[in-house]
Amino acid sequence: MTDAAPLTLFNSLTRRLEPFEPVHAGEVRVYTCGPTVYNYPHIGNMRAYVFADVLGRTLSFKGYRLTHVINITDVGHLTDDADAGEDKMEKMAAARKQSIWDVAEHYKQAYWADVRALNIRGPMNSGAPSAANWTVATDYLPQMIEFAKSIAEKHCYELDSGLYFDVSTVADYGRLARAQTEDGEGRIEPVEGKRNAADFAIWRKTPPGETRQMEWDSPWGRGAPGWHLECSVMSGEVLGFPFDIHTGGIDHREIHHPNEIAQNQAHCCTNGLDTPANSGAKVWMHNNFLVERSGKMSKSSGEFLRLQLLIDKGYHPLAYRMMCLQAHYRSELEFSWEGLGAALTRLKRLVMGVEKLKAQAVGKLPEQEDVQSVVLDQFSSALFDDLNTPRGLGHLEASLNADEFPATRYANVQQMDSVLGLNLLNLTRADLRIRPKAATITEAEIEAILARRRQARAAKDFATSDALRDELAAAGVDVMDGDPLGWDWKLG
RNA sequence: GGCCCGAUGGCGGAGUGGUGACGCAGCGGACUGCAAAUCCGUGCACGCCGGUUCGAUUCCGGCUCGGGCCUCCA
Repeated sequence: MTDAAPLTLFNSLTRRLEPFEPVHAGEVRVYTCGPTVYNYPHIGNMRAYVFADVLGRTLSFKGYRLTHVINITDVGHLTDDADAGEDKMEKMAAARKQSIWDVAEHYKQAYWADVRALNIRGPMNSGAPSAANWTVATDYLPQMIEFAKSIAEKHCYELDSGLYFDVSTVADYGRLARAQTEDGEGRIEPVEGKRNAADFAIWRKTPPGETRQMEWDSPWGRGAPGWHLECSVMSGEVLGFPFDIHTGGIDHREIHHPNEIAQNQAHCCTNGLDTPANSGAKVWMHNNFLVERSGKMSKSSGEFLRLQLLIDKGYHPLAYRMMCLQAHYRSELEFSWEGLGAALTRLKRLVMGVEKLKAQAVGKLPEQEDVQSVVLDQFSSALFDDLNTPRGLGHLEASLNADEFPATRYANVQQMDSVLGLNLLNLTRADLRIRPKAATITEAEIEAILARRRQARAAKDFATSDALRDELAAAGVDVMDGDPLGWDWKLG
């Protein structure tokens, strides 16, 4: 769409803003570390995918053909250190008394429901949505074993518990994390026999006498892959090394991604694809956390914030997307219900503004192809400046009342929303009225009371009118006479 | 103990070597029987101490406070 302004992205590898140059002209290949489907995602998890979505949409907006892969981790993710921990999937399966495969399916569907609710585009294949690009770890076991075999001799060693990667065999290990070579006073027990504290499992052997629900045969015995392996394998398999951008939460910058890079270096070296400095992806991008007063969101604390909880309280899920968009992806974002309410109000007013503009613009779409829009350029500059969505939002709002033809403004909104993904062209004010789970009164009852109130008002019986309004207020309903909607739910 | 990051108005959150976006809340106005919703307008901030500079919120150093990572985590 707009190719005048250059796209600049922050690369965690160099900790710098860099002009983006695709590996292959005209197209971009992106890999996003997806969820481990052992539990429901909380809204903090989902921030990562809103971020990856905005990145993908920005690349599309820039005119690139996009191939975007998001993985689903259904094996290998441990609750603890490489050797001692339980597999998260196995643990939850035991807790739910279900097969591990059923657990994976259940939480995968839950994750996808959130993805849809947040208007996150699915994986893309050269610009078109492609279900195939949801890569599921257990679909790639043969490839993982092949990958491990390719690096085993030069870069790995075997212990009783599994096959380990020797991080000293690759150049500049941990540069992504800016880790020190000397380990300080760690708080974890080192695994017996590991050559370096940072060495990690490539393959975890099933302990003698045990049987796991998920286990496979390998040259290193029956067992399961280490969880760093899958991302190297799937990204390389689907996108080819080197590809353009690898994204994930900022926590991955310290352990998971450095290990992935080490594997990629070993693999690429072995296969003569690149120099030892090859990291698999040229650009590594990490989104910061959603935090709340009590600190980082935690699943282990039992209760955690799910998107469904927000919806149950009457917040439209896109209000949460709005909340994410209001902050830069590299900044921590403070969650509060007040903040979410603010985002919902902002979204509501924006939707109303677009509805109004749409009415003005309808049937007048042709004549402004040649108009160079200042606001659209400003918007582009903001987004191309390392995805500055907070600034972009401001330009979007300004564009509603810009000194331009309605049809031009409407076309611009369409462009901008293709990047921000708030679904502004289809969303209506009424869509944002979400019935809280705790509501007891029905919509029909509300309408009936409102009808009686209209009669009372027509008769200038304001005592009755106000009493009915109080009745509705007590039932969690706000009456809004001057508003086309007429009423709305109070937020829970 | 080691590494790293942050500190902007009531809240959230951009940005900048020289008038400090934007949103929500607040306040004023329009509308309303009164409210609410909506629309218009508007007040309020750069943690502390030094340094560099004609000039610092922005650059440098120190301090204080807060947070993250070093263990699974978006």
